[in-house]
Amino acid sequence: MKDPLLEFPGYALRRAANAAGAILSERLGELGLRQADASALILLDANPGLTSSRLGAALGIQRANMVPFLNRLETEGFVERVPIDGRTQGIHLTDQGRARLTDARRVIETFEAELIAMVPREHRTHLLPALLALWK
Amino acid sequence: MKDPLLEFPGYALRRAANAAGAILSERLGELGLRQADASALILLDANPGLTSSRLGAALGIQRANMVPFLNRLETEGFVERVPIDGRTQGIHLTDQGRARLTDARRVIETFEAELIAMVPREHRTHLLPALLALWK
DNA sequence: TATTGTTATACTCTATAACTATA
DNA sequence: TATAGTTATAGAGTATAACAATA
Repeated sequence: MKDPLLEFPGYALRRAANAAGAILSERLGELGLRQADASALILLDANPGLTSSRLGAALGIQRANMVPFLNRLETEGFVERVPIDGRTQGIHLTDQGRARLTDARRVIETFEAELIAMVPREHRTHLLPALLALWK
Repeated sequence: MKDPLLEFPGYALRRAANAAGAILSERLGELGLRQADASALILLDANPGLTSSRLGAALGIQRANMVPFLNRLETEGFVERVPIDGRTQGIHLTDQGRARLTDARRVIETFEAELIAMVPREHRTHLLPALLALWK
């Protein structure tokens, strides 16, 4: 069967992201985490006290969608909100959040290593810079 | 602000795919098409008479989700179902479907050219083979 | 007046289980 | 018995508009 779609980098990008995302989601799911959860934990660990808006901007999640997102992370005990002034709150990891992050890192680092190993050696070092150029 | 996520190809893959997908979706939307619609039209043009199951397998869409998908394409007059035997139908483009495909191709080819142009020259030829290795 | 956080809502995409009619 | 198509449903992700409280 002919597949003219294979010539399109944009199409391959979408399919590759979906395939990789499905694998990572399944593995993080065993930790009770979604991809965005793990990304948030990593970002908050490196930047304690980020506001919801700034965290959302970094993750590509809109303010309005950050509310139920952070509510869930707070309910599960991974983050806490600490008031900065009357309208702004800094988000901080809890001890439980840091513990779960340790597990998540193991999963992610294994996943990323497997992912890059799937790429033929001659293309391997080009993948990350090429992808970053597409959105950064 | 530190962003440790930028070291992860898997994360960059997801963000790049989302960014690129948002642009393409908006442009195809002006033609009344979604990304999967355009992919289906291209695939059906190259392979007339594909069954729903085989088309879905090629597009990475599950059988159950093909039903409302093809119903919509049929309602909009882009495809028709031609019975093969009592339980199987071949999907074919209509004249209207082929006409819309012509417009979609223009949009997609422009988009793909812009996308690849965003990648620094030294990485450019590596992107497609690297992405195909991740899901093909 | 602009910004932060919020509420409500809706649409798309994807996933699963179960049913039917037919091969 | 296996397969093609279908139905129903639920979960995730994402988008917009509008509001209150505060800077």
